[in-house]
Amino acid sequence: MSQKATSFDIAQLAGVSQPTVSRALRGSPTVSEQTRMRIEAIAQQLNYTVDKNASRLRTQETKTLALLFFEDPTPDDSLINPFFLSMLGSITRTCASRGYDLLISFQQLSSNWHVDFEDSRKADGIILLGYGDYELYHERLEKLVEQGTHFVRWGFVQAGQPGTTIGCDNFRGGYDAVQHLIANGRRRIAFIGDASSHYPEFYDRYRGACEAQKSNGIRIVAARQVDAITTEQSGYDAAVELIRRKVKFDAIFAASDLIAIGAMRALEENGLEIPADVAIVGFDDIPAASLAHPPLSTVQQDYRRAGEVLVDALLKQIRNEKADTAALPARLIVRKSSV
Amino acid sequence: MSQKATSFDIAQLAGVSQPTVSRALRGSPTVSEQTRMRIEAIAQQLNYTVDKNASRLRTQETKTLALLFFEDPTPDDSLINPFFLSMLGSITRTCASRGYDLLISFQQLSSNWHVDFEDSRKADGIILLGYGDYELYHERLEKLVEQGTHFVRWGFVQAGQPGTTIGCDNFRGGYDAVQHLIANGRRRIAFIGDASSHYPEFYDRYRGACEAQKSNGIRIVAARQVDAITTEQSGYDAAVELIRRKVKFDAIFAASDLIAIGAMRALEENGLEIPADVAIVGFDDIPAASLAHPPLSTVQQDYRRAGEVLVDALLKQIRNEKADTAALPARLIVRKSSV
DNA sequence: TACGCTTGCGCAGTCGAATGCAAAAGCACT
DNA sequence: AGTGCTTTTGCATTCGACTGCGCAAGCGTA
Repeated sequence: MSQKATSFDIAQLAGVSQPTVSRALRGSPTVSEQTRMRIEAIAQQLNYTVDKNASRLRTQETKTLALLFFEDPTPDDSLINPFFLSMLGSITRTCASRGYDLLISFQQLSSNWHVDFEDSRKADGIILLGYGDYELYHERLEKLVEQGTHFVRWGFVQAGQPGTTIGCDNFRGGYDAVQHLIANGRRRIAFIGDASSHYPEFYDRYRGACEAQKSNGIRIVAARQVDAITTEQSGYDAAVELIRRKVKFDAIFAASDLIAIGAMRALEENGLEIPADVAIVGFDDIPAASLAHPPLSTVQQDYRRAGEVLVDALLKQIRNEKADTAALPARLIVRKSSV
Repeated sequence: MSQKATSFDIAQLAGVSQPTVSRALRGSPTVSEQTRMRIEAIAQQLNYTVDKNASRLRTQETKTLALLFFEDPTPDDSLINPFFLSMLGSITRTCASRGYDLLISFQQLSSNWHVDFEDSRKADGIILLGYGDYELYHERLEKLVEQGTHFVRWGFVQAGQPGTTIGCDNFRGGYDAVQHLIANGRRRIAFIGDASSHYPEFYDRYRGACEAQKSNGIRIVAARQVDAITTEQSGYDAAVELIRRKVKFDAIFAASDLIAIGAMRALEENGLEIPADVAIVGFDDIPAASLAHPPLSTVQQDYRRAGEVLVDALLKQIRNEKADTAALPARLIVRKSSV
């Protein structure tokens, strides 16, 4: 094929005008069945495909969404949170089934992504994914809203956020996890994960955990909470710290599975048995959770549903309908690490 | 902002013509420094960004690559091979650093992806990723070559392939893994993973494994090889089968980490200790490998480098330079499961 | 035969940026 | 003042598909 076929070529061969070709191929009812068939046959024979750039220029629609990952602490590519990778799969599939293409990009919080996609008409809307210091880009979100950019965000759900946010019910997840530990006889429950509002998702999980304890008449002991970011190493370090403090604990609720897995390693190295000495529950249900030793109980975020909801909320916005912020339910998965 | 600014708006404000604006913003030397500065200031003030679709239509260049995943056995989105997810990260980053956007898409082998991206000018080239039944799409690859589509493939490397393929040195990886087992005193080495040519990568690993045994004077016992596809369950099943056969073995070389992890679970359930009774080595070095219990020795594929090489090879093709098929070295990572 | 109505199609112009070519402006030198 | 050269700018056109509007042909009805 020396040269890509255009609608003009087809028009000429079919003995009609170029606009008729365009209409025929997009199924306009103003073209007779007969002509359409003729045109379609020729198009197929020439291996014709619509030039998307011309089409997009004219229609001002790209039928493409952009997915932006924000990475928090390290620029090391080994550390993409597995949970987000799972979401990626779901988002990709949903896009495909809705007839949209997906552009993906990893962003540093510093770069000016807010300009780069919808403004330049590479995409009709943007999906923002990533844990991270919310404050840092709060301002950017407001700018996006102001500019009328279509976007949805995965993250913690709270009233008064700019734009549409989809998240999971972190509070309830934390509550359920700890309730489960209590139901299994644990009373001294440690929490590993940032309890400040720096990581709002973690904070909600922590609040849920506290609430469960309170409603069971258990007093919260500050020393049983250790900060950690969502890496295995950080979880390990935090558990070591917990042990060093010599505060008694018979269970750990970790703010993420990666943290939990790191903590398990620390426990083991210190001769503590799971779940006999210490029960442990994580959060996310990443693939490695069920492979851990013992298999890790966790709170499952339904990434499959999440991807669908995100994409559909964004498409709603693009159609200029109102898309609501929503929290998806989280589900406790009990495995051997906690019973 | 009610309406997106165009180069005409800027031209008017700057008192120049539209083409001058276009030239100025792309740094053409034919525009005087003075005018350029004036234009740039106005552009910035209007939040102007180039309309990519117009630009692409005119230049016939998209500055975008498409990444197509092929999924082999199941359409279940939980089963994206973690190794490919790692590669995804690397590819994304490399694209970004080369100034290209990345479109991603999951494909069924049946769909007519060979038309959908470069032909419709959504992308300048295509990256194909995925294990899978090679025969099924061999024909398609030839068609791509014939049509002059720019593409690179990740997979097994062999002379006479259509197009450019980047892969890892599976044979050498298999060889090294088994050599390591032998060096640690193992003589009865089982292989789990397809040993037919259905999965060419696995087959190469198997051939490497056999070669290592032969060169140490160890006879290959057919009963010590069990087929498996690359899922944890399949690895589990295969190990159960191996045990059922009552053939003696003191080591397992698994064709992938997922298989290895499944096998470890089976060994454990049957009271076999790792590595005391059975040493085990996997392939890929997925994140879960180091989290396994005990940590899994494996052959690491350098996904980071792989992503770069893939992208750069593709860009070479796009520049109409010749891009060579290449095999990247694999590296043995020794952890506790084998020593 | 004349009128109106529907159906099918073409004309001409549009989307926004990029580019070959020519013209204008600036300068130097005779 | 006239010639030749370089630098800077504008004109006209192009990329390929989409669309508002109008025209012509076909049909039925009076």
